[in-house]
Amino acid sequence: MRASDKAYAALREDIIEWRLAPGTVLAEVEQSERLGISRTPLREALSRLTAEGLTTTAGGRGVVVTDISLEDIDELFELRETLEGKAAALAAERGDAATFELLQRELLRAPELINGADPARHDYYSLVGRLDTAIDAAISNSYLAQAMRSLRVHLVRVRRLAADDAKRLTAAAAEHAAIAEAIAAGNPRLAEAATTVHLHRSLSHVKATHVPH
Amino acid sequence: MRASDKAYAALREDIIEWRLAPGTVLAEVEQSERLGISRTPLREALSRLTAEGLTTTAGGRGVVVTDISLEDIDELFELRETLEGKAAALAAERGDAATFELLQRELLRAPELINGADPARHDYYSLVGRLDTAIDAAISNSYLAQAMRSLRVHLVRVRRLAADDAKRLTAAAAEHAAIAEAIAAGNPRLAEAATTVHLHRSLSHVKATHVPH
DNA sequence: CACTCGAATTGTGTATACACTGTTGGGGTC
DNA sequence: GACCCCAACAGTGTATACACAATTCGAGTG
Repeated sequence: MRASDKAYAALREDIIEWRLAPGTVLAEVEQSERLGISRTPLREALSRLTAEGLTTTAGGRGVVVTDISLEDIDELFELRETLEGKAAALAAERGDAATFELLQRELLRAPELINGADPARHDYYSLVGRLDTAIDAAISNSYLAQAMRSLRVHLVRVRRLAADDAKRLTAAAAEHAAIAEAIAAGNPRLAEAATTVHLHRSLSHVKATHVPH
Repeated sequence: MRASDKAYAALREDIIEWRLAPGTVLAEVEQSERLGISRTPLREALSRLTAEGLTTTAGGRGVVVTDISLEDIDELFELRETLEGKAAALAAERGDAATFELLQRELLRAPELINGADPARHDYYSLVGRLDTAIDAAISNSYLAQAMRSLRVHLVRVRRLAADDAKRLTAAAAEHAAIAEAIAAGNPRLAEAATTVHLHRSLSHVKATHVPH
């Protein structure tokens, strides 16, 4: 693994997990020493982060971690609704029914993972991730998939702002199952509607349980 | 101006204008010598181009100029319809009517620029660019605006594939005027519909007059 | 005591040297 | 004659040194 990849992954994790707060200046020498690499690969990593929008160049005074405010959340979900709604509709048109039927059945059993004696939330998150991946593959549109990938980076940051309690996760699982069902049924409009519903509930939850860092 | 900015702008121009054909390998030493700079800023420029999708890293064998095929055109317009349709609708909701009324009037006079004795096509293109800019500003959603900007880079490449004859440009100006009118009227659904119509006609024209490079 | 000018320091931008990996060409062997 | 192995090379990945710009701290003066 290249040193620049390592630095990129480490910094990205630190930003997404809010270990590096918005506004933090990432000085090149400081970070390169912290990560045990030279400035050259670090600069490439910072360049990639800036391209993704996780950092911005502060005019000669290094790069700073981008802030995410409440207005940003509204904007993010506005774009998300547009992209994921379209993606769900396309998946319903082009996707393989069996794949999404299987995902639906698994999602309907998800409450066991969330509310069980030993909450296996990681399994639940990976299940939702598989739904995203399945949709990405079904739409067969690399540009749309790319746009959604770049959007999800910011969404993960936002998600960390909210308390993902068991109650909300259980409801979200049902909403995801509804999306999978609509895609499996080959119903584009229903799939888009189910996605809209899910995103609006998700946004409401984030705003309701928002905890400032 | 930094050397990396210069290299980025130069390479980007070369790719968009098809002076660097898809599949061309951009060797670091070769390009750095051609542009008269060192490898370090060139690498940053290549990094930015790759992030934009104009180039891809070919696994240790340098970066190559991304190909744009006919399927890519369909995918691009699919995403474009989604994003610009939403943007037009949002602009109709949030935009300033006077701004778009002015643009509409100018667009209705655009045939003079296109068909005049001394075709001032540059003025026409800048007028369309002003419409894009006005929509970007009206939506007040930086994430959506960013997604559209990254998309337009690829669209300019595609546009170079088509012959933009005076007939098509005249029709396109009327379609743009219809979009501006709908936004000025504050009618989101009409604005989205007008955008959809324009994009479909534009796609048909590109595919009909497509000339392989 | 406050304000201004200057120097030092910190930090980015660039160049270059070195290391390592992947590839390609040639020679040898089966 | 074909295939395999080794060596040379081309090219990327990384480190470091140097140049320049900006900011900040301190000292001197009004």
